[in-house]
Amino acid sequence: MDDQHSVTIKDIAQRLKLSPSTVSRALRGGTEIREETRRLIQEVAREMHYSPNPIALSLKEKKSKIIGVIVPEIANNFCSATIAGIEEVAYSRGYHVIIFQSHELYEREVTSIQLLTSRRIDGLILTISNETRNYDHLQALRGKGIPLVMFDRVCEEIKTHKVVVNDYQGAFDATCHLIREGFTRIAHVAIAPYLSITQNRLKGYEEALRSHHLPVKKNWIVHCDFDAMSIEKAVRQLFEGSERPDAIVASTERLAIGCIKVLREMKLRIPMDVALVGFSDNPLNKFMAPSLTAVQQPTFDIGQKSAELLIELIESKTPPKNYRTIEMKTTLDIQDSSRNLTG
Amino acid sequence: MDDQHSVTIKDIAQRLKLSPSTVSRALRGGTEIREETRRLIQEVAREMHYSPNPIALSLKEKKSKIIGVIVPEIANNFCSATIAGIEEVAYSRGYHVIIFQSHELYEREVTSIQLLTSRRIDGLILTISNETRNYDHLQALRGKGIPLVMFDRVCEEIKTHKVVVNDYQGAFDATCHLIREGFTRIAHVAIAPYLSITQNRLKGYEEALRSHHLPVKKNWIVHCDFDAMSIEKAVRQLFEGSERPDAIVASTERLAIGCIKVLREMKLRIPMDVALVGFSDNPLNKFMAPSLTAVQQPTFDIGQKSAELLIELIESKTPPKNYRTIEMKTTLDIQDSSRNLTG
DNA sequence: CTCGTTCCCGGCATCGTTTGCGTAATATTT
DNA sequence: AAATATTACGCAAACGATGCCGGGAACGAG
Repeated sequence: MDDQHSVTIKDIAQRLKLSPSTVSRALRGGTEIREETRRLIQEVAREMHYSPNPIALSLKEKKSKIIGVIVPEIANNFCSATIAGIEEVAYSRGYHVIIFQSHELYEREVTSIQLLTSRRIDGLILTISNETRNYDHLQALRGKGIPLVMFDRVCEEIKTHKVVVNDYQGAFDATCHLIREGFTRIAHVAIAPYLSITQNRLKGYEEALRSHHLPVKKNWIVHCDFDAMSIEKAVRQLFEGSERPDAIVASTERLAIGCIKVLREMKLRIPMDVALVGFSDNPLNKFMAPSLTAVQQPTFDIGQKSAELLIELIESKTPPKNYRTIEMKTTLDIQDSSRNLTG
Repeated sequence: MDDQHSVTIKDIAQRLKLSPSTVSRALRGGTEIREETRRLIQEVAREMHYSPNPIALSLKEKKSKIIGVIVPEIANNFCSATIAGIEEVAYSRGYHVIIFQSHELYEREVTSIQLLTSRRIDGLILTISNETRNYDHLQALRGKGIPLVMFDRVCEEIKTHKVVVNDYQGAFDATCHLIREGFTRIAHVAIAPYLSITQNRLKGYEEALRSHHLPVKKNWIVHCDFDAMSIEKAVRQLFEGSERPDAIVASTERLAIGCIKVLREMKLRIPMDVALVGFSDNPLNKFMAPSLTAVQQPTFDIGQKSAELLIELIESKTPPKNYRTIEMKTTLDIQDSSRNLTG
């Protein structure tokens, strides 16, 4: 119905019988302009509901003012909370955010990055997929000079700013807590072994055992993917041996939920038969049956910090001397799933 | 470090000593070109890793290939699942998605729309905030000819495609279920009274009572915002009268969770003292204490359908004869929170 | 040999905005 | 009053890509 034609700088110029350049200067705060003319132009601009065309700006400035974010799944509490943090900072600094989901697939991660770069985004924030072992696509990004910030699942090979939590300490604390509660046969269910967070959490778990003179048993450490089948297989495997664990440290929220599901099916009660600690910030944790003890991460802050670092990279003229890795603190939220009720 | 200079059509032209127009024709499949030249150009383009600049395209075509989405909170299961559906369809059709959060604030909704339109998005998908009672900002959007699709919380006043669920039936089914379980004093906790979903769910609740010859008591119907204070006040209010409800139908997931929280504080057991049914698709429902009976909505499908409708609007030359309202089916997932254990 | 046709390709304008440069008009200096 | 300095604006190019138009070359027909 309507013209669909938004008012441009030329429309203003024409109406005032001025040149587009003059209008531009009046609006952009340039100096070579009479104060009277400027006010006139500004007034007319407001009256005509002028708003600058960001696409034209992008073309000229070679800046899209858009940052990309790649996460495994948006419908995941950790991811969406992080994104909320990213968005807050981004919007306050005039950036918009385009989100991609890798669905934990390496292929999707690669194609997402291709799409994102072809979109001429100014920078990228990502946490790699569960499958990702090759970082050529990220290296290519760095090669093209596109600012990058990694969070959560990061990797040594890529030199850039990173935002992580103290995964080691989180797992260490969780395991120590279980030990203090009196559990001694503590298993660990983790995701892909080559991921940074997996390794760090595993180290924390192992170190906690060692520091309490408990043995680290290889068959009490299992890795799995995120599908139900894989989790079920991994958990059942833990209880196949002669010596069954009496507690589990689950490396992520979805794994913790998966454990609950499988343990229920196996008619094992939590925490009476098996205690459980997860990594999770879900506000529903305390309403679960049993309420879930979890290592909590400052998700919103992680997102905020990531966005701040990225925008800093984008807007600095020169590449930074050295890249930083921000490590945030986790807290252990103790609920019922890890209590020793027999004591 | 690098040039940051992505290869353009001119670079190819220069290297081949051809004109940009020829290169463009070769790449865009125009006809006025020799097949030999085309292959040569395509080969060189591939070799030089050429990818068209979408910003330049946008400027010329007046299409950004970006659609905006406004939801109350991304860190909300319903919203993020819907967004997942939107993204799937959008990306498969070559669109990118920019997300805004209204945080249930009318002001934020208005400014988000301003930002979005100044971004020259091709269309918008939104569900209004809990506060929104004035639709001028949406009307303005329609006035500008920007395609719009509403979902979940829609409104009569705006003529456009809409995607909703059968809120009436969902609430009706939920209430009937409670009645069948033997509950007779059923209360309803809802969000803002002027929202479409509130009204429809309320009607379903009331009609279920009436059809079973149960009285509709006004003081068993409470409305509240999403903050903890407001929910607590509303729920406590229900139990102040002489006749206390024995069941609650909560109009949204967050309200259901809020009810659980307050009921716990009040030392009321679910479902023994008060039964509860919510509207929720959270996969954690069945792991909660008690597991939560809920009206489930096909969130992913809602997102998909919304995106399909929007893209249809965007890509059709002429405005449609009539706008459609797609109504999807809800299903009642019966868990423990609504079971009558005394029977 | 000339004219017309067809085939390929280049020139130019365009999208909306910014910016360096040129310049006319005004202001300042001597 | 003349020379210079300053002001305030217009012109044109550029960002990357597209598409209309026009033109040169090759060719066939008369």
